[in-house]
Amino acid sequence: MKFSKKSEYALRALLELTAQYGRALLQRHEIAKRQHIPIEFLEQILLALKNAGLLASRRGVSGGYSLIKPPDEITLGQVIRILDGPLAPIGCVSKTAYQKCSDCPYVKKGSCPIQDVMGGVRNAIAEILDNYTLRDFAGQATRQ
Amino acid sequence: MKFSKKSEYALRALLELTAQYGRALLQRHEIAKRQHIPIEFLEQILLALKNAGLLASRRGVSGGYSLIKPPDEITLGQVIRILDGPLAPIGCVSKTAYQKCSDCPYVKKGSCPIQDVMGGVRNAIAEILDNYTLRDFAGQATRQ
DNA sequence: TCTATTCTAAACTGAATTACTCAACTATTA
DNA sequence: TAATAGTTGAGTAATTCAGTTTAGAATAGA
Ligand code: FES
Ligand code: FES
Repeated sequence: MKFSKKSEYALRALLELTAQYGRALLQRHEIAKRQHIPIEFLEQILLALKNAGLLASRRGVSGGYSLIKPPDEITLGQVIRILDGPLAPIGCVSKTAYQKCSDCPYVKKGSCPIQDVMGGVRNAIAEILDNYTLRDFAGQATRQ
Repeated sequence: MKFSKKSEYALRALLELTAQYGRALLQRHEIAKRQHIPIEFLEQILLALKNAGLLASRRGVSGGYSLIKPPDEITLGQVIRILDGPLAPIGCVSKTAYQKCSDCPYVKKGSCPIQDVMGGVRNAIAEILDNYTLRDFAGQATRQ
């Protein structure tokens, strides 16, 4: 039940990009240095965030990355789903990537105790992460 | 952010053992058959639960497993921690297996936004799973 | 006691995932 | 056109996952 390093690094990188929002581009090496993230690894994370539509980038001499949307329109839930997949602790309770249980004997009876409990767990997690934006998140770190 | 098959099978096996609580021993092949769990895999799960003090067993001709404690004294949180380790989504917010973050730049400043949010997530999960007992759990399945 | 039954313990395996690293490439700008 | 910076894809060592195999030890009943 852990989030991957990818998710953690993504959140830390986005903390820097949020602080920089509206200003100049931020380069990967700068993020890597400030957050102690291995630069090549950070790169694939930034790429994933870019491909998911959260970041823009520019190459060449004063290139770098920037947030493409305002920080209060990006939730931690979105970010974590990009890097780690669904938040649900079991496939049959995922709302974004539902998968029915093939071997669960309760699945046929219409009600499964595991599904019930885990549904509650998934909602509790999503409730927090889908309502927490990068602005809330960075607000704690970069309060002026 | 998924629970392993081990945890899922453990919960399903315990559902059977809870229904059987106070009666005769239940054999692994019976559990395996009723819950569609590969028997050899189930075995290591039952062993782990036994070593963790949740089950008793007897070998030989009418041997089998049984719950060693009443179902309302075993929580889903306990079970999942045995098979999957801590519930916390990141080491630095685990109460049962805390590990400090070595590379987080906020760890020195006394307050880390990731730790704050993830602490909330871990509490939300634990709040559900540590207050949900096998009796509650099985009650949904074996209501007479 | 012999034997079938059932749990115990540990090692083993193939596939997948994690956390990175490397190398070659393309775009930008001074 | 040289230096800078992002892009893409492949590679890799270590670990985890989901299970299988094998050999053994306890128990009950004949
Ligand atoms: S239906 Fe998914 S665990 Fe029962
Ligand atoms: S202290 Fe653990 S993530 Fe910052």
